[in-house]
Amino acid sequence: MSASSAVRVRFAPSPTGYWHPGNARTALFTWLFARHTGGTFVLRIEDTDRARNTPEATENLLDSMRWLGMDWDEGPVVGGEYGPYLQSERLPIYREATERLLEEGKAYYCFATPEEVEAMREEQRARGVAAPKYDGRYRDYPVAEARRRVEAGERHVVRFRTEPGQDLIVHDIVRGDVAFRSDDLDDFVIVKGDGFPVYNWACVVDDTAMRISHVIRAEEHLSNTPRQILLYQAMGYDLPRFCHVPVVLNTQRKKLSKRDPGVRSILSYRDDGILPSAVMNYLALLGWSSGTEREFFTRDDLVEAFTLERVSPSPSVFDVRKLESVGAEHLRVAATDELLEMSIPFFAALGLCADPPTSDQRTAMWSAVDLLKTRAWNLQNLAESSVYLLRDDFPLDPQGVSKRLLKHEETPTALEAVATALEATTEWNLEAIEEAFRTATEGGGFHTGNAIHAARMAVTGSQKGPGLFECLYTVGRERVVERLRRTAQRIRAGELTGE
RNA sequence: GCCCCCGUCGUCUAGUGGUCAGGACAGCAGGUUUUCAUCCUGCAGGCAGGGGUUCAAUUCCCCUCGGGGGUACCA
Repeated sequence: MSASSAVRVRFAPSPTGYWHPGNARTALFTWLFARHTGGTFVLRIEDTDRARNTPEATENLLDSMRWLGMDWDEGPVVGGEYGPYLQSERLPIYREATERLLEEGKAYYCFATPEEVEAMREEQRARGVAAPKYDGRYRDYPVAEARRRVEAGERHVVRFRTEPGQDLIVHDIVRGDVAFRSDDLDDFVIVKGDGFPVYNWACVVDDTAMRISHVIRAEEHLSNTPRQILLYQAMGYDLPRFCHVPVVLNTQRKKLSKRDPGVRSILSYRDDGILPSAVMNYLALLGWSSGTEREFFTRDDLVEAFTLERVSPSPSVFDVRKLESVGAEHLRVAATDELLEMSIPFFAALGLCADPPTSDQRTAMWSAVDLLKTRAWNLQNLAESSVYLLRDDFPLDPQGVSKRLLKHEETPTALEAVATALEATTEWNLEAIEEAFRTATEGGGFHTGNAIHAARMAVTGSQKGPGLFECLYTVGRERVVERLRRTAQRIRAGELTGE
């Protein structure tokens, strides 16, 4: 593959607010395409909107991408030979390109104020003009005079001279050819009054300078593309391939936005303890399918299977329930060792272990994770349901107390019989536990089902959970026996109250 | 208003000029289980509407409707 045909793609976010699933999905498709093709993934920060950009937003973005495992080959932090990767640091590059357009008469200075332009449009609307546009009042303004005013420090913008009568075709990978006419465009601004380039201009200059081969971005930019094509042509640049991927919608079928009350940041999913591989898997399913019935993909699977040709053109709705389902699936199949490391912050936050945990705590947490990972949908939830595995003072479900511990008179005796039997087994494994348990209840004339429920309450405090014998096995003989006897005592002493 | 994109179960999607329109999530009903979850089985649910083209349209074309985006000195 020659240098000119090498795949180089970029993700070019503007750092405003936090990073939400819609942004992440577009980044993901771009990243997957780069990794699938063995190309280069560039991260470029489009911070030309000085009023809205914040440094926190950039940090949030970088953290989010790192957490999801989308690594970038060039960009902030890592650098690269086509930097700088912050548009605010590339002003001289835009200035030079703008100067060229100005010299060639393809762009011109305009001194109309924003208010003046708005009034112009307003006036056209009042006259019933179908498509109000900038009227080109500085189009033929004497160049020397314009230069003089600019040099005198007068506030101005630079506008592109749009020639009418041109057909502008966007060859789009997911949408095919999309046709626009230059007649529908006006002489749009390319450099703002503050000297910063507008998105359409910075983007064209940078994508060319950075040798971007495929411009992959959200569909909302499709309508901007004809303007960009005009700019590419004016500069004599080669066109990249374009690929406009569908946007992600909320349940009201509106575009996901940072102002959307129902939308959460990517990092909030991390804070819930959903696995990053699950979030990536779910996001990939929004607007892409493998063409098979397969829906479970690891990160590597996705890299292997992803192609732009299988990206759908239609927008999709973000469905939290499916995310949770995918999250649970990834948790179920994950290796316990791996999960343990990710779980520690969640255990620590609940006060269930020290940070860093002791060696005993690690052992206990490993067992807890191994026991509970098939029934949790995130690590937060997993940690919350493992209190009884890590501490002896766990809460008792009051309803369970009434229903499982206080209802039958024989319960304390049955618990003691079970305790004695379990204490005496030679082996401590599932089979031995179950056998000892059943022998003790059946032999003692106790109702086995009731005893099982009572033992669960005594040992875990809950009516729910994994199979009882698994719970007993994981909690450990000594603690099981202690809990059974203590609960029996407390029942007799009338210390327990249900609801 | 004008320009552009999109339209298969509630949601994510597969799909073809002739298919019983397939799967997943969610829902519902059973089963398994000592409980909950998992798991298994089953049920319900869709080609937005109207015109064409065609022997035959969910599929191709047009219109309407609906949704989205652009029309900024936001990106």
